[in-house]
Amino acid sequence: MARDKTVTPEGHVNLRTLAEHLELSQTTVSLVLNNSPSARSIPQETRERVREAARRLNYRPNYFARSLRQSRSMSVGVLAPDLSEGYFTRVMSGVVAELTAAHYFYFTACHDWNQEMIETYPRMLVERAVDGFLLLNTPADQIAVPVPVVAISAHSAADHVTNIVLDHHRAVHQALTHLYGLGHRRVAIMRGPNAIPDSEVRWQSIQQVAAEIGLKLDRNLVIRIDATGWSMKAGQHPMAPEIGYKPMAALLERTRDFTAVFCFNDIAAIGAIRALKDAGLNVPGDVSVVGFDDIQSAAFAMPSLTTVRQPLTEMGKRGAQVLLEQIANREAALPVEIVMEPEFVIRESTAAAPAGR
Amino acid sequence: MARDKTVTPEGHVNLRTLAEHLELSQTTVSLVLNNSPSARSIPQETRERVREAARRLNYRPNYFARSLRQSRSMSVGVLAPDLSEGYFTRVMSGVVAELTAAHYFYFTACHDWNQEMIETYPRMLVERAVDGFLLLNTPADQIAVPVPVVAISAHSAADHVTNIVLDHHRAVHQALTHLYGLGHRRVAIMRGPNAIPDSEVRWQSIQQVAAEIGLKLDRNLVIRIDATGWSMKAGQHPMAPEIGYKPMAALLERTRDFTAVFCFNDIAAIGAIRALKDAGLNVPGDVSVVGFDDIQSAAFAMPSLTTVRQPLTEMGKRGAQVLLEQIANREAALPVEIVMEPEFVIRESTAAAPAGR
DNA sequence: AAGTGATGGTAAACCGTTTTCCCTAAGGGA
DNA sequence: TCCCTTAGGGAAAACGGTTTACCATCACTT
Repeated sequence: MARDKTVTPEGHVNLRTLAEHLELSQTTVSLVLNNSPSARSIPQETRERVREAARRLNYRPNYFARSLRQSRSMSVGVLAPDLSEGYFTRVMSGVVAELTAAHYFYFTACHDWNQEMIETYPRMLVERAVDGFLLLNTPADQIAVPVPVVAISAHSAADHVTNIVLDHHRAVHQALTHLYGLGHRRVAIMRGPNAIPDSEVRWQSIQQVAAEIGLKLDRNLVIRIDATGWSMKAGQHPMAPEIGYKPMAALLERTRDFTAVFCFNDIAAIGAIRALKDAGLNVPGDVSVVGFDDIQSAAFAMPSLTTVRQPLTEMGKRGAQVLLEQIANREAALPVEIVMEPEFVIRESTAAAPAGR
Repeated sequence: MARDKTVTPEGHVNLRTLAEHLELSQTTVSLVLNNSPSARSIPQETRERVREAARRLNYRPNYFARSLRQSRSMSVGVLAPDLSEGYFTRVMSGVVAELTAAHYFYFTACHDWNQEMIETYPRMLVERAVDGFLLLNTPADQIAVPVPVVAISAHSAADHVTNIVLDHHRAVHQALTHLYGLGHRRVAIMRGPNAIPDSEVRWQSIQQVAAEIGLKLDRNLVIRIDATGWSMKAGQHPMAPEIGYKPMAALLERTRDFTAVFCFNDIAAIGAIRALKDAGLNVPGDVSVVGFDDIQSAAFAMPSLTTVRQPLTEMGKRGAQVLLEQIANREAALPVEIVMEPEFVIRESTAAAPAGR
C-alpha cells in the first residue's frame, strides 16, 4: 500500500505513462485492464491498484492503436438510399438498439440511387475498416467486400449475404382480399420504382395473389412511381408525397374507371390521396386507398391510411443481430434468408366500393 | 525500365510489400503516394512507377495505422435527438454534402433526450477519436470535449462552440403578422417541449413580437407539447403527429374561443389539425393553423400547411463548413453565432378569421 | 581544392496498443 | 539433489503507416 508515486504523469496519459506511474510493465497493465484470461496469475491486489490508477488518471485506450493491433474497428457501415422517415428511420431504430448493446457504432452512407455511389461507398467504408455492412433497401449483388454483409429488403441472391425480407405474398394477400371483400373489382396498382428491390417482388406477388383470389388486373390501371422522381434534387427530399401525386394525377387524366388503388408505400399513398382530392374525388367514398409500410404519419393522414405494416424495426434488429454474429464468428453458417411477417392495419382510407360503379 | 520484379507480393499488400516490390524504401513510396512537399526531389519517372504499382497491386493504406500516426480520424460525431424526418434528415442533407466533399464520414448518435446519453455519447465518440462534433438541436453547454464543436439550433452560450441559429424574431414576426393581417385576434400558441433548445427562444420571440404588433396573448390559449411524449417508446417514432394531437385535444376540451393556432413544428401542426377535425372544426374555415419548419409532408398535408420554412439544409451546410474549418485550423478565431433567415410559406391551412368570432 | 546546392533517395523513430515468448523465485515431489 | 510447476511479471515484437533527420553523389562555383 501507498506504493503510488504522487507524481502524476502530465499531459495525456497513455499505457506507457500509466505503467510507469504504477511501476509495472505495459503488459501487466494491459492484461489487467482487458481482464485477459492469461492474467490469472496476477493477484487481486495488483489488479485493484491498476484499475484504480486507470480510473484516477482517466486513462482511455487509444482507439487507433487498439484497432490497428486487433484489426477490427467495432463499427459497421450502413448503406441506404436516403434518410427517409418512412423506411430508414424505423429500420435504424432496431439496428441501433443491437449495435449499441454490442458497443458498435455505425457510419451512414446514402447513395441516392446513384449507381456510382453504390459501388464507391462500400470501397470507402472498407478502407475505413468497418467490420461489416448493413444494406438497407439496396441491391446486394454488386457489392463485393471482404467483410460480412446483411441485406434488409434486398431480394438478391448474392453469395454470402443474408437477406432479411418481408413475406410479400402474405402482405399483398391481406391487402387485396381486404379490397376484394369490400367489393372492389377495378383496382389500380401503383408500382414502386425500378431501383428499389422490393418493387419487383411486390409486383410479382400482386399478380400471383390477384390470380389466386380471382381479381382481374387491368393493365391500364397499373401505374408506376417515376424512378427519376426519386433522385435527389438540390436540397429537396426524394421521398416526398409528390412521388405518388404525379402518377395518380396522370392516371386520372386517362380514366376514372376504378374504385381502389394499392400504393407502393404510404408516402406515395398520401400523394395519391391528394391527387384524388384535387380531382374532386372523395377518399374513401369514391376511391379506397391502401398504403404500405405504416409510417407514423399514416395514422395522422387525412383520411388516416389503411396500410400493410412492415415490421421494419424488427427487421433492423434481426439484421443487426445476424451481422454481429457473423462478425464475431466469420466461420459460422449463415442463413440465406429470414422472412418476417406483415400486419394489416385498417383505418379510414378504405371503404366499400361505391354501388354505382 | 522493366525494373519491376515480376514477383507480385502475395496476400494483402501493405506499404512494406509494395516498397519491396518496387525496390524502394517505404519512405519514398509513402512520400510519393501522399504527394508530400518534401518529395520534390523525386523524379517524375519514379513517381509514375510508384503510383502505377500501387494501382496495379490495389494498395490501400491502412486506415488505423495512418490515423494513429496523424492522430486524426477524418470523421465527426453527429449528436441528435432522433432520426426524425422533420429536422434531422434535412439538416443532414446539407451536412453530408460538405463532409463528403472533404472526405469525412460521420457517426450518428441519438440521445432520445435521455440526459445520461447526452453526456455518455460524446465521451464514447471522443474515445473513437472523432475530429469534431456537430450538435443538432441539442443543448451544448453540458458537452465538454477536447475537439471543436458546432451546434445547430442549440442557443447555448457554451465556450468555444459556434452556434448556427435561426432568426426567430423574424420567423415569428412573419407568422404572427400573417395571422394578424387575416383578422385573427384570439391566437393559440403551441409551445415546444422544454428539452428542445429552440422552444424557449421561440416563446420569447412570440411574446416580444406579439407585444410589438399589438396582439394580446391569452395565457389560457398557450398550450405545450408534452416533453414525455417525445421520449422513445418501444419501436415507436417519437416525432409522431400525436405530439400535437394531444395538447390540441386538451385545449378543445376547455375552450373553443380561438381562431388560429401557431404550432411549434409541422408534425405537431398536422396532429393539431387532426384534433380540430375530430372535434368537428374546419381548417382553415373555423381555425387557421400555422406550422414551423416546412417539412416535405407540409405541402401534402390536408389541408396543406402554411408554415415558416427553416433553411435547415443551409444550416447543416454552414455548420459542417465551420466545423471542418475549425478542425483544419484549431487556432482560427471562431464565430460565436451565425444567424440564418427564415422564409414564410403560405398554403391552405390559414384563412381570414371567421366573421362571427 | 574546398565549398555549395541540387538530386534522389534511406534509416530509424514514432504513434499506442496487444500479444507472444520469456524470466525468476519459491515450493513441492521424486 | 534435481526437476517441475506456479505465481508474478517483463522485454520485445508485432500492427502499418508517417515523418524527421540524414546520406551519397554529382555538377558547378570560387
